[in-house]
Amino acid sequence: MSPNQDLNNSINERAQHLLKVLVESYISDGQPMGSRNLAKMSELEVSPATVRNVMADLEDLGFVESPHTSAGRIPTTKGYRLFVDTMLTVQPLNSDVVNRVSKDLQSNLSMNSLVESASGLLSGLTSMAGVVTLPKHGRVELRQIEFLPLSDQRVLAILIVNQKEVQNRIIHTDREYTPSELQQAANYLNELCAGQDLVMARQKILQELDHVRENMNELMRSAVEMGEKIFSGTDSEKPDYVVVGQTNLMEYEELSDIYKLRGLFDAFNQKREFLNLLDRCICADGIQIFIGQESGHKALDDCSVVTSPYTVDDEIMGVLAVVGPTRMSYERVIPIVDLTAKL
Amino acid sequence: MSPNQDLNNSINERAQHLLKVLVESYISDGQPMGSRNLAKMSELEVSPATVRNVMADLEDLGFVESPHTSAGRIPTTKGYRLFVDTMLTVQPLNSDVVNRVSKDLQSNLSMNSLVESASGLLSGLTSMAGVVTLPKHGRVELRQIEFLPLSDQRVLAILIVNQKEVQNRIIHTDREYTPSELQQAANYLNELCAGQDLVMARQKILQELDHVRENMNELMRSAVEMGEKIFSGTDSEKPDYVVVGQTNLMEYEELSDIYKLRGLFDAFNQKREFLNLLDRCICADGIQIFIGQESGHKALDDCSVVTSPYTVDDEIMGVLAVVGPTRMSYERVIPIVDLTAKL
DNA sequence: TTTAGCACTCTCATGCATGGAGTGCTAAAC
DNA sequence: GTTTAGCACTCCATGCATGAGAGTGCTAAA
Repeated sequence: MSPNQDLNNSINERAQHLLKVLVESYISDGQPMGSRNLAKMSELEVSPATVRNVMADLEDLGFVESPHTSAGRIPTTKGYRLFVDTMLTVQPLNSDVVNRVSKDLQSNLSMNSLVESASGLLSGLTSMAGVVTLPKHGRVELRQIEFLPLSDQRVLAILIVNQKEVQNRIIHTDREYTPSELQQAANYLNELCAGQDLVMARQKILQELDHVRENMNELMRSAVEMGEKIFSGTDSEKPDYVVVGQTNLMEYEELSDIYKLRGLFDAFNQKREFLNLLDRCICADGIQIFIGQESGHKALDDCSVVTSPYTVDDEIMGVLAVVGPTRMSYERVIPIVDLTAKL
Repeated sequence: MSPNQDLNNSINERAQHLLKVLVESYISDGQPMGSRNLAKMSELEVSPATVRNVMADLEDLGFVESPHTSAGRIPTTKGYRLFVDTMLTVQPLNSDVVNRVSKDLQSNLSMNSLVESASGLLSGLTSMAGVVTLPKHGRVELRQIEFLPLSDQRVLAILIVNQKEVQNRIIHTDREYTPSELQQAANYLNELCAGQDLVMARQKILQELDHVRENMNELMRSAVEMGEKIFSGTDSEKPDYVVVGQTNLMEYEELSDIYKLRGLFDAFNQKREFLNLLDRCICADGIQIFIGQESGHKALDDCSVVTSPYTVDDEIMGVLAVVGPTRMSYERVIPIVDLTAKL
């Protein structure tokens, strides 16, 4: 019983090794691999016939399949999964790459350009598509609010949120205000709302509007009204993620079907499905990998997605991802995603 | 001599009519057209043989060509050009469309979303790619500059330029400044630079920095230094245009070659070439049409581009364009571009 | 000037034969 | 019991010939 424990459903060491060689070969050239070649490449001293037997077993277990009767084997989703989970030998990163990444990322000041260049890096280094979600504004804390008078009864409102970020809104008022009036209004609103979430702040303002409609002085009323105007447009704009290098995906034969490609690109543009997927990864601890249909989205059936959340100041801010064909070089992609996420 | 004036290099009415029918047919189904069909469709009472003679003439003149010996004729660039210039019967727009466009465009407040939805409209209505350039900041006039203190020796600089627009920059300073210090610095810079072009303002500041290094008080020096920091990053960010509906282009057979498509998409992404083309249109008066190679850019060889500048408050702000295959339905696209530009 | 007729050309789809690559199975060897 | 060699079989890609279809160009007649 001891030597054939592999007959049940686990697979023995030799079979694993063969699967590993098969996957690696298929990743590098995209061709199904026959028993003869595999026997040679594996550096096990076995004959092609033996390999055939092993492959037949692996096929029964669902790790490999053949595109047609006499065309070697290719890994299935399940095969990739096993490969990724148990026999991946992650390549250490070239130090040039590390330097380049850290240099590129450190030179960015604003959040937006940081996300942009991270996405560009992922795409550039992997020759696939790089995706980075913008920081989630789940909890947008208002720190400060300022007004600047413009001409024509317009006032520029400046919101400083979450320590760093700045948002501008231009609002139209019913009359011109002097700088000092605006200063007072700002003080009032700051007192009312500072340190709160934007949504909360808005509610508070609406309350206030109801509450003191009659018995407040005119200036305060103006202030509250302005506040209302400012916050009403709050959650309309959601630029959610940045994709760079979509066109790289056109290079891969398995995606060169124009319809698949179109589906994929449309998915990127519409964002909904894809965002859904990425959202699910934000709570995951480290790198996550979706192979083929595992993602559950049709457009991604022939793709794999490698994702990792990233943090700023120890707080999870968003997710970055690389999208490529299922036969991407996982051992190369994974450390790249990992590194970029850490910086 | 009178009846055969067409023998030289002009073409007579019948030939024009045949060309028109040919182009229209080719636009609608993309198939080369043979003499037999053309004779029937033209509703001229002539035989296929006669049509053949005419086509031979047109081919000599370079208006049509055949893909191969026995495969009907298709229009050349020159043929499209003649068609567009002299025999286009522009379709009046369905009033539903007009309503939709004006409604969609009027509901936008910010410039950015306006551009976005215009681009979306173009793409949606034509089933091709819609492109709209963002307003040119050729002359960026600084109106006002304000500082807000943040924590950690950081200061938020707010530039108000060109009446409406607001730009933020965060700068790091060598020490903390009090609000009133910042106020003074702002006043000083405003006095120095207000009303000037950003580039000019920067030069002025550099001058000032040299000029009064020793004999100015510490606050002024700080102010000038901050100014320098602000303006040094001035022209780095250029979001130049918005493309919507790239993926629509995948539907057209003549572009379905993956390499052409890739070239096209890359051209959109890199923006350089394409922006070049659009820039040339901004001074043109009305609609301009580039057919095939006329654009002078390789990626666009199999495409036509219909462009029109648009104005806001009687000032030319940018260009909008539709990009599609050369056999696009010009009579439909042209009025759509025209209308959108006018609104 | 226009037309009919005919020979010719080119493409495209189809069928057919061939060789290569690879498998599954069986029986023999270890 | 495991591994191996051998063999028949399947599938695919390729090359080649073939015929149909579409369309042209040319010539001679109307």
